[in-house]
Amino acid sequence: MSVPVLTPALQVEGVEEACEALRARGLRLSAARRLVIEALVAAGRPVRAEEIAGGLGGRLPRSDLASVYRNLETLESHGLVRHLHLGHGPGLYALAGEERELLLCESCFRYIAVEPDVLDGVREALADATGWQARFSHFPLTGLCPECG
Amino acid sequence: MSVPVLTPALQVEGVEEACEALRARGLRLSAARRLVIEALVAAGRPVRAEEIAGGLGGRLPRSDLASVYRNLETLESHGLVRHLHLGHGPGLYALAGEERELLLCESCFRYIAVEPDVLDGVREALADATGWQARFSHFPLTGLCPECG
DNA sequence: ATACTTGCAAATGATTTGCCAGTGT
DNA sequence: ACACTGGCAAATCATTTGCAAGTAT
Repeated sequence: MSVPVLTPALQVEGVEEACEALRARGLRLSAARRLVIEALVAAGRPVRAEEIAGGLGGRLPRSDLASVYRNLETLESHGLVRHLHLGHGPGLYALAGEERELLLCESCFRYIAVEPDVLDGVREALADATGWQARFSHFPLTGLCPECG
Repeated sequence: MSVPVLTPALQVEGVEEACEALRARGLRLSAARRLVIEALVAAGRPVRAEEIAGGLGGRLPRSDLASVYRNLETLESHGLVRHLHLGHGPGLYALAGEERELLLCESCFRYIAVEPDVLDGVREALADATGWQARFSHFPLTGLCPECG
């Protein structure tokens, strides 16, 4: 049981860069592992492990689901991948990169991602009231969006 | 797929009061249903469905897990029960009552519950910055607690 | 009487594990 | 070579569903 959220994230943008970072950490670059990275880059949004194994619905070769999970875990433990949760439903995976804060509406279930500085005031108010440091990039901040409020 | 979080919660404290509220809503009071209520009251904290079915480890008679889930869903849809999530792991159920805001530490995985007014400043800052209304009684606010920060 | 519930079995969805053959370095 | 990784099957965990038999009102 790891604490992937707290793993320092790398700033990874493309396939080659990610593969490079991977080898730099002494990890092997297998075909299946490269496919996971390609899928995350191609998707451009957080995706389920099953979508990766399914080759993003035909865009990429399909691969074994168990291996996908294992590779996601490996990549995550090395800071190359992160995963997050949007309410109920399966975990979602993305290449590590700039971590934006997530806001999930518990009425319409849509979510938005904002730059961290947007929530500076929130973080400050929370720290003043409770001493906690808020982080909304793994588990989103939940509430009602302006339309549903 | 319901949106239980938004169901107006009743203020239910004890077994008899809950049974009363249940009948007032035209629901039948079966033995299995009463056991669910008794388990929630006896536990005094959010519990997993399996704990209820297991009779809280011997304190109460055990019952069928599928029925427990069905009854929790029924009770929740009538505002008598609510469920929440504390990070990864199974959903937790509690009698509806005063809803306190939950703060989960993503490092040590402990959580605290605070009175809603403690977070008034946080809510205000969030509304100012994004127009969202924060709610942390179903999905907790996540971050680092003072010890882990 | 009859619509609602139960209990058991089986299905589902997400994720993990065991194992042995295959492969990256 | 040799440790690491892949693929496949099977296990696990949380939850849901089908259905015949039982029960609350």
